[in-house]
Amino acid sequence: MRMADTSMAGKSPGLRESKKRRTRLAIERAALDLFEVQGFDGTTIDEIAAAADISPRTFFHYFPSKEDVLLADYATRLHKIVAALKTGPSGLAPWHALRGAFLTVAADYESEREQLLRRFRIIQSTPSVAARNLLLQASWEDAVTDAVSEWLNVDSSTDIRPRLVAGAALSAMRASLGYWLADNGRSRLPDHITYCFDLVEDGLGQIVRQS
Amino acid sequence: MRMADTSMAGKSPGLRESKKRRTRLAIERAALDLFEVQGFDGTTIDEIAAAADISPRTFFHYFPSKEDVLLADYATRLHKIVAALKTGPSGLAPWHALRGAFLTVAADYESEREQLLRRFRIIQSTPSVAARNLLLQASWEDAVTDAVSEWLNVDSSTDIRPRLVAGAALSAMRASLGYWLADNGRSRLPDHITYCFDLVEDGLGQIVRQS
DNA sequence: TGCGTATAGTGCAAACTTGCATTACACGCA
DNA sequence: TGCGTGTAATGCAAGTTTGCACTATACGCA
Repeated sequence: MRMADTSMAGKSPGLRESKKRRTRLAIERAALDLFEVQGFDGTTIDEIAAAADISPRTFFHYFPSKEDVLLADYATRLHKIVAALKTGPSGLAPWHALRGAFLTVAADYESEREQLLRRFRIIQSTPSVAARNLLLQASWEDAVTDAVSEWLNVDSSTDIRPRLVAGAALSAMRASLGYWLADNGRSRLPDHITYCFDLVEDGLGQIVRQS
Repeated sequence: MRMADTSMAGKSPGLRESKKRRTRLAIERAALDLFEVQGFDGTTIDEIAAAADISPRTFFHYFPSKEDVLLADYATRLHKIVAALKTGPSGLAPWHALRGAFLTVAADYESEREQLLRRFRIIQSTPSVAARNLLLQASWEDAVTDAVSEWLNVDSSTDIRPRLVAGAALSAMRASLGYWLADNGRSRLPDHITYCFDLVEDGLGQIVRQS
């Protein structure tokens, strides 16, 4: 039977796909709500499952862990960075291309500031979530390392530099994000990013040399 | 009430203390052996506890998790870095002091190369251990950030630079370590450290500017 | 030597996580 | 419309991790 094709986002919905999508959103919504009320550790999988109307076992078909409910959407931004790197104007110096890619992501962050701040507060205050977050960032570093190696046309397994560049870029991103979060988003994230990237490009300025 | 510390550091064992030390070593030895034979995930707490002659519950009085058996001793090196930073000749530029501190740790690494290589192989190939490792490194970064702030006489909550410096230093350390591990320790770790630190000091050299 | 206390060790239960087996169901096709 | 197939959902069990309560014991002191 031809289901009412609600002609959503330009693709074939498919009952199965739309159900999955709805279930995923239900889990995310239920979990976030419970986290804010009861805290992350005070919320059990069973409660989330009940609120999302699924079995506890099914939860793990959608998210590898309780932590990932907070980080999954955040993780998809990696693709944006890598995409921004691949499609970026190749006339740029690698470091400036990286800065551009991270500024793109930063713009996203600012546009969803409230959403992200709420999540980040939980992430930062819960060690297990912080750990998972770091694991994600490590995969970011791997991806950026690959992109930089490709750009420089070197092999990252025999040349240490691509990973160092990626690590420095990620450090700049982390430091900027931490600073931005510390003042609850009163400052502008892109400004921090630009500042940090330029500082690294300048060999960390006089900071490094001052005694 | 303080215990009667008889002059020598670690001399007067005390039955209780020596028992604890012996138990801890027994756990570590048993776990490492089992990991090498059966793999990390293939080894259960029950097996480790049986081999170390303790109850499974007691295991967690010595190590917060199975992962930490591999990382605990590795974690104490943080103190060496911070100590090297505090006691380092204050005439040096901060960045060179950092390089010196990391070179000290690198020397330790090389002197126990075989031991560490075996552990690192497990760490790198087991995601849960890698995650715990990253969490440890984050605490390293915090400690280094504090040390640098103190050095520069700035407040790391209002000045973004100490964290950026710490992040860059840790990135240099990570990249060097990864490279050193990749060739099974054929190269010299301190050389990589020096190279990376100098490269950062030079604003990542032409890598950053090349297109 | 014997006693009170602090701490190590243990058992138990709840929650998280995952592999395996089974069931329910959406999809494509005749 | 009905059927076979593949995927989602579920139940179950083992293992990890942690808080709580209880026991055993090493320690310091009289």
